[in-house]
Amino acid sequence: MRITAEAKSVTRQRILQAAMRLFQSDGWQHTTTRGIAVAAGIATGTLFNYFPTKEAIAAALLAEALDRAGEEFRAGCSGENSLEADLFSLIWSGLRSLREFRKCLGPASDTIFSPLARQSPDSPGDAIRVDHLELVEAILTAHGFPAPRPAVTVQLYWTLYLGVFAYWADDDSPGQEDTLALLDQSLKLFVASLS
Amino acid sequence: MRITAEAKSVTRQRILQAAMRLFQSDGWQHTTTRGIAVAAGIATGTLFNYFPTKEAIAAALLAEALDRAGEEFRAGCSGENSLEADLFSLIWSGLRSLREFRKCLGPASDTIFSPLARQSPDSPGDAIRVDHLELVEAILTAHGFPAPRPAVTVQLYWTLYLGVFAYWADDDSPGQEDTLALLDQSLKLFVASLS
DNA sequence: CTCGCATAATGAGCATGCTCATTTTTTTCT
DNA sequence: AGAAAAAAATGAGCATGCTCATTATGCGAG
Repeated sequence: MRITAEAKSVTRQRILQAAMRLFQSDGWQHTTTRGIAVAAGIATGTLFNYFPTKEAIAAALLAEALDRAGEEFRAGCSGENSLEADLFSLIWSGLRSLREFRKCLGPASDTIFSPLARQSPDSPGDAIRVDHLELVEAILTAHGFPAPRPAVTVQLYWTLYLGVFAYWADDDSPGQEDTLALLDQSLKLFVASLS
Repeated sequence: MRITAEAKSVTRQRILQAAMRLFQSDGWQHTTTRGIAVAAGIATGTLFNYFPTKEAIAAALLAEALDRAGEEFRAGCSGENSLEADLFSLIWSGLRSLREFRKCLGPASDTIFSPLARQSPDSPGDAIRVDHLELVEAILTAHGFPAPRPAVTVQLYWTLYLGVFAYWADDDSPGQEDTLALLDQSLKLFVASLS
């Protein structure tokens, strides 16, 4: 049982690595599930024993990177910054952790994140949203805005976050400075709306 | 040539009507392009002489409805309301005009609207975005916020609009009152951000 | 009326995401 | 170790969005 479990996790990683390589070289649309399977050295059907959909593969890659960024944020969060600064730091480090996917996963992100309001827990990006919102909840609480929070507040935050994310994915300004401006303004608005 | 042109537009309308019926009865995912073609009395291939993609069919339906709502708004816009009220009225009448599609085109809207930031003019929902933003530009100008406007402002508006739209598509509260609350708050924020 | 041409319709066929009955491998039990 | 059971891998095959070479249609010119 242990060997098998290890082997499974190894295969999973091989799939993710192969997918990452192909997404980056061929783009989201041009990468086929058959191609990923071949590159990972498994059969087409086997791929779907590990991930239910093509989107789920991309979502797993994004989730992994965002997870690392989240840990990094938790570690470096000294509790001395303003609410706005904390949110800024969280989001920006998330985007930085995704920079290698910026160009190739734009279209995928639509499908992954897009059910903007939907809570269906079977959507591939659901875990990403939930994890991120949990972090945000914690930050808000730490800055003196205790739960429970109006649903509209959370909704507004997520909308603004997606807007920034989507803009960033296509932002060709040097250093993505346009995204920075949008993020800045979005957070100002959001924080202002809390009062 | 004239008979042909008329026939083409008739066929186009038959396609749209058939698609609307099927989307509403079977939902977006369960409606196939073959099904639409059969219901419209044409061959599969012919369908794609009229619309380049399945999404484009849905987009045409949405655009038609939103267009009607836009005309209605222009007609009833007396110029005596606040900026916030005007925007509210525009958006809400748009949503009302789409109520028959609310349940079935939620998933489609993801794909149609979703390239949030992308300006590629080949996206099916591009015309919808451009038309809507033109109307908004006019309203803003009429209320003393003359163009040119910072890009970030337009971006922010569209993000908030999409957030409201997406929330509405899944809002089961009576009379969609939750959407009303979100719209209200979103517009307050946006208008505040103009100063 | 007929011919030729432009335009539109057609449906077989392709690409690809995904399924599932079958086969292969691994684990467990005696 | 060998048999039975459980788990995993497999790839042929399906569904469906979309393409494209071929066929049909309608129109103006001779």
